[in-house]
Amino acid sequence: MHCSHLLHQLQFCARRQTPSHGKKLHAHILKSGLYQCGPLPNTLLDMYGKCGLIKDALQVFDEMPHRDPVSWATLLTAHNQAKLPHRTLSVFPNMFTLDGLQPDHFVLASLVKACASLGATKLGKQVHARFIISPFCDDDVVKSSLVDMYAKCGLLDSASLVFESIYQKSSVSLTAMISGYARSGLKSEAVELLRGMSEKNLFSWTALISGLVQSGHWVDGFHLFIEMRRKGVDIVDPFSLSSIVGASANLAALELGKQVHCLVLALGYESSLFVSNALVDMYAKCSDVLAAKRIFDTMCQRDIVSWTSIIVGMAQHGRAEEALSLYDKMILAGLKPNEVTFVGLIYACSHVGLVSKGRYLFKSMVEDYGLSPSLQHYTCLLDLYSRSGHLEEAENLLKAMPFKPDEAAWAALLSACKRHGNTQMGIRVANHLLRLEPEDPSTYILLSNAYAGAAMWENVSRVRKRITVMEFKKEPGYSCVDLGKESMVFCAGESFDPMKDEIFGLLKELDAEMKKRGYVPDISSVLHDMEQHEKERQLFWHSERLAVAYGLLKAVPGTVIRVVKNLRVCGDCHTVLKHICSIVKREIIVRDATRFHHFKDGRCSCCDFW
DNA sequence: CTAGGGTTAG
Repeated sequence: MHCSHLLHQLQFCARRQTPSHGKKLHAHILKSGLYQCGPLPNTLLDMYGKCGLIKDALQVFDEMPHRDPVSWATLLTAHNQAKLPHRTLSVFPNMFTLDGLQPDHFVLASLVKACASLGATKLGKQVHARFIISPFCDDDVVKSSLVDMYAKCGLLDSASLVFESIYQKSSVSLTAMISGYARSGLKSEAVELLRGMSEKNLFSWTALISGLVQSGHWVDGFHLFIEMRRKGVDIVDPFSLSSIVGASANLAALELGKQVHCLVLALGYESSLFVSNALVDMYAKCSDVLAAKRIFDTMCQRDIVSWTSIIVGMAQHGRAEEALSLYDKMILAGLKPNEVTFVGLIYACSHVGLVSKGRYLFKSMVEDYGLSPSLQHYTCLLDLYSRSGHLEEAENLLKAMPFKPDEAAWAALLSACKRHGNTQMGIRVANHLLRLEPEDPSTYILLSNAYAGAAMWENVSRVRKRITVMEFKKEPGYSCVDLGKESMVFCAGESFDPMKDEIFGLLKELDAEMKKRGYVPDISSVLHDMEQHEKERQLFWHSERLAVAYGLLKAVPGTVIRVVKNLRVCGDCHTVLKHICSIVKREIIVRDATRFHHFKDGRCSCCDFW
């Protein structure tokens, strides 16, 4: 075989990622003595790198007779490709110490890319400085990678400065800049750049859509996705689809999510790991956790994200046993859990009060898997101790943990003190909390109730003064009920809805039946200072009740009522919904700001902890 | 012969 023919064969293997054929070629090259032939060693190195065989790549590199800057660039790219950016940066200095070579623009671009994926701002700036004083300082490819690096590090000003210096703005540099703007939430800047592109491609559209979705502009992401479809852009890879599935998950819009799922099937991407992982998460977040499980079960390959998604989904829906048994299956399948998996697991334990299991998992995370717990892990564990009445252990953990506990952590303990009747600790915790100058109005309700319980009236009035200020800051509550073809949003308070009278009538009727069953309104969560009956009136018009009533009036009989609320469900509404589900014999699912509530047969999946 | 941009879980 000829040298140039072998070269083409190797390049083909690299593109197709078929290392088995590549290895045969390698053997052939060694046998035929063509190893010294021009670019063959570098191409061989590149083939192993592109096929993800970093060890073989390193071996070829070490045994190379002559190494030139191309060899080094190829080796560094191989490390980037293998997701070892740290190694890229640590191997680089050997280029002069071993071979006395200076980096060229190919090497510089690889270094910048490594800095970008590590978020290494300081090193990135050093590489930038090297680039400026190098003979390649006009190279647009390196500049594109610098734009991307600065954008990923959150330094948008630096990114756009480099971007402006690019003479011929290629679609790659434009895409890097669009992605940077979109991810930082600079919507109009990102959209304008795309609009100005003469040849928009799938990459640039995807950069914009996924960036908007990542920065929380889910509806805008959808509009642009629809526009991209209308423009007839061929969706030849799964990237934009996984983003848009994620957008439906965050919008908690089940019907929309189902439509996106249909599109995924129509375009033939159901076997893409990224897409099916996103679908599992979407169904769980859209309150249909059984559909999430069905997707999970039918996946032909599963990675740690798939397992974690379903574990977290089960945990959020109060299905702790299923979450924990899925974890056992995951370990049997040979997967290694990560930080996110443990958040889901400890969260699952706190739902059902599995204290020793939670404590064991926390320990196992550190000792068996070498992971370091974050504030979130401590908060979950704290929540578990508090809810289950292990107040001393909770307070000790709060003091001993290596993070400064935040408002939510203290508030969780305070509400547990109230629930378990520990007034003394309650006061201690309340004093800590008050010094933090809380931001959340519901924290003040907790504080006020704690001080009132201990008859500390001076403190009560101090807290109530702050509440008056808070009232203006409080985000208005709203709930959305999903009826399949339509959905309806309700705000708290008396509405001007055309169905108002019917909704009022139904709620009044249900109220009478509930009172017969022993329901007494719990007004302790009403912020405003007013008379008892006025407070009860306020509760009566909470948005989740209006949404549920509307659902009962309009939804197909026997179907599940699905409601999404922006704030947390208050204690009284929680009691009311438990009554309603058993009176009307319907399942009601409410997704609130923190978790899911499945109301069925007079009970809730959250076990009344939320 | 070698380099740059877009996807999933808390």
